[in-house]
Amino acid sequence: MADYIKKCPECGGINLFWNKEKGEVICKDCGLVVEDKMVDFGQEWREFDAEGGDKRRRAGAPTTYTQYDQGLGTEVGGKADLSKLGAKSRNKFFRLRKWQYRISTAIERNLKLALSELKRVASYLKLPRSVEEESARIYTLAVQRGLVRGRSMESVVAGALYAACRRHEVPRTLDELSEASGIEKKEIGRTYRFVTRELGISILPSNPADYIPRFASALKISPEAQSKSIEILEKAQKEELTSGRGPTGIAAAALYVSALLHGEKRTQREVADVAGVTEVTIRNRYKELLEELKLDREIKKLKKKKIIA
DNA sequence: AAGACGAAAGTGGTTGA
DNA sequence: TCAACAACTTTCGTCTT
Repeated sequence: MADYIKKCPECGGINLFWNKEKGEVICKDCGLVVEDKMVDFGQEWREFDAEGGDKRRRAGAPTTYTQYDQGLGTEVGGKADLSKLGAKSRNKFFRLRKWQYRISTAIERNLKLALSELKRVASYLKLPRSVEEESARIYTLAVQRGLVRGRSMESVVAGALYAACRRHEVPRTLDELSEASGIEKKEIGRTYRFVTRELGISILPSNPADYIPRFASALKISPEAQSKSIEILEKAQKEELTSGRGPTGIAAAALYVSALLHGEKRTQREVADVAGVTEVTIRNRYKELLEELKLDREIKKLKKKKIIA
């Protein structure tokens, strides 16, 4: 893997903290998420179309242990030096190889292909290994149950990854998954729901607070304001403002308010872009937060003190 | 001129008959 | 299977800074 960033590019601090669970490197001084999707393995990640993709894709993820046969498979004739074999053994060798080809079932071939795609997407999103393993497991189960039939392999891979992210509380938005995999958002959502239902995988509704660190760092919001936004989220959950709403919208609104309260104002548009929702949604959540949590008083106070505009 | 606000109409998904 | 429904988006006009 390429050399790691030793200093925070933002504040120059060396107090970097690697949160392996969430696949993020965080600067403890300024709160910036330093290494989030900042890898470049110098390979061609783009998919050109469903057909050409398999041929043009140059490589899977650099290294990983998630292999289709758990690394236990045998490939006949990988490195054998054929010239050293007599005619008889050579025949035997070819027969064996042909045989092996026949018994490698559709499932195995599918898995081999799918897992390399999975690794590619996972590494693009910098997902931790645990999530990658989990999604590989989910995908394998899906194939064994014949759930891939009628769906594109790539979309099931994306769905499995999304499910694994949710289970491990390392949320990535559908938009991010979509960008990384080249599959449409709704398609991912659909296969995700289908696969989890068919496999009986229960997923907790994702927690808005899980999105805060990434959104905040993208917006360069101070750690203090971040904690504030998490407080706000907790209160909001008590008031039952969160159920039924999109978690990203709520996280975005909480972040918007706390930035405001800390004199680090960001425009609704900026926050909306990072969170992948519209300004309107932020406004609606924001309004609810003000009403229910009596935050408007705090804002008025700050206005008097001229801390904020 | 840019940002915030809100109304109105449209979209995609869920739910319940 | 269809219609009602809630959440969210898009679009657009108005107000504020």
